[in-house]
Amino acid sequence: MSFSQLPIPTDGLKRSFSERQKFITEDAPANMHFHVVSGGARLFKSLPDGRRQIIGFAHRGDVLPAYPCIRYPYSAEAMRGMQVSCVPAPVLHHLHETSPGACAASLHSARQLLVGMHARLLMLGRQTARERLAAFLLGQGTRMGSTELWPVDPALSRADIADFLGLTTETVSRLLSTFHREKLISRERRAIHILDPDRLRAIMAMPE
Amino acid sequence: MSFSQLPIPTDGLKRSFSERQKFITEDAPANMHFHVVSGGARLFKSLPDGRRQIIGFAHRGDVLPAYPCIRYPYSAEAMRGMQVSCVPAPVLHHLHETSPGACAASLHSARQLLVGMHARLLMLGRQTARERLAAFLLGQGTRMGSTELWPVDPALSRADIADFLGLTTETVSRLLSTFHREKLISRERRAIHILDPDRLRAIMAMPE
DNA sequence: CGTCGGTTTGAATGTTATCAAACATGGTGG
DNA sequence: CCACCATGTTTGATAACATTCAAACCGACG
Repeated sequence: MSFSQLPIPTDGLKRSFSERQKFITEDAPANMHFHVVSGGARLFKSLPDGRRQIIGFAHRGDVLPAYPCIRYPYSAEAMRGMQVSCVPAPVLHHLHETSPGACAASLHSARQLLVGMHARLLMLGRQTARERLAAFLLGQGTRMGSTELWPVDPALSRADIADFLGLTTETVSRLLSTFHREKLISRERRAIHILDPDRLRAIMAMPE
Repeated sequence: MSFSQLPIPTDGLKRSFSERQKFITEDAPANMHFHVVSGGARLFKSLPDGRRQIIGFAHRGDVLPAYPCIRYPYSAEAMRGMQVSCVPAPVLHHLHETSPGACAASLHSARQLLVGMHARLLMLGRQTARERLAAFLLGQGTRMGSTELWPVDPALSRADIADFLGLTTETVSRLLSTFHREKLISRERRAIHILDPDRLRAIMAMPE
């Protein structure tokens, strides 16, 4: 879920947000890119009746692009204390025009994101709750270039996981209990530890 | 669902595909971009047990990028007779390096696609079958910059619509019948005509 | 110690999938 | 031209999965 990582001059206006503070509102005029200096954010879209879908998470180093639209296509909210450096749209635009490397880097990361989106379309459209959660846990627990297993970020609430996977918190909670009973994971308060990645991988795409 | 539209020299190797012919296979080594000259294609991902999710459709002028991966992230199949011009990955890469405009154009369309993907995540994750189909029909029936209503492309089978929306053909068929009964659409063989776009728009995001 | 937000668990409901059959449609060859 | 077949679509009955509603539980914090 990593967003574009650019060699942007970190000299833009710095701003800080507190936990749960919303700093991008869907459909608001988009004229600023945000470069995450510290902390993390959840990006999401909502429907008029409150249903919410998390589009992705942004971490340190990621850039939340203003996109080629007049308005932001999603909302963003700090998951904890957070610092960003603001890059006005024209600045990044100018950087892209003058430095071919910068434009290529942006293109690369945009395409990287697209590939991830494809996988998520398949997940949301065609996989069962059980498969989605298994895939999510593995995605969170394994970092590229390391066989080590990390616990899932405790800053993620059940509601976050549910809104990311297109499920309800109850379903997520039930499935976590099932996984626990099957000794696939262990839980200590919010943090989740993966115990049996191989069996999780098997669940991920198998018709049970 | 429009893919990147680039001013690419159309002098690459031309290839023709017949209806249903598969010309990109997921996970196959990716070294070629395809520029659609005529016809159309469906792009999709599949699970080992045959479940399929359509990622998007490509029409005349679109470019199916090889992406920044070693392997294609999806499969592609001609929806009818089709002609493409093949652009080797290094050629486009070189074009991006030498012409900043080309790189910017690719970036722009990649981001455009991303914005579309966000909307589809929300749809697949959080909307009901009824809402998805209404949104799909409107998306197909209205072209930007025109109030005119087009019939839905008859080349799209019920299975295509279902695989795009993350539903089954039976559910799609049932809903189309319902919409027909409600006088929202009319059907003549495969083609679907929109009769009441306003009411469809209301269905799109309203909790019934 | 009591309250509050978040999590877990339970029972009932509902939406969509699955299975199965009838029904169109389009193409082919007699 | 029509009968026939293959393929795709519609409709129905049933079942499965996930949601909804509701209550108990737990931990953090004042």
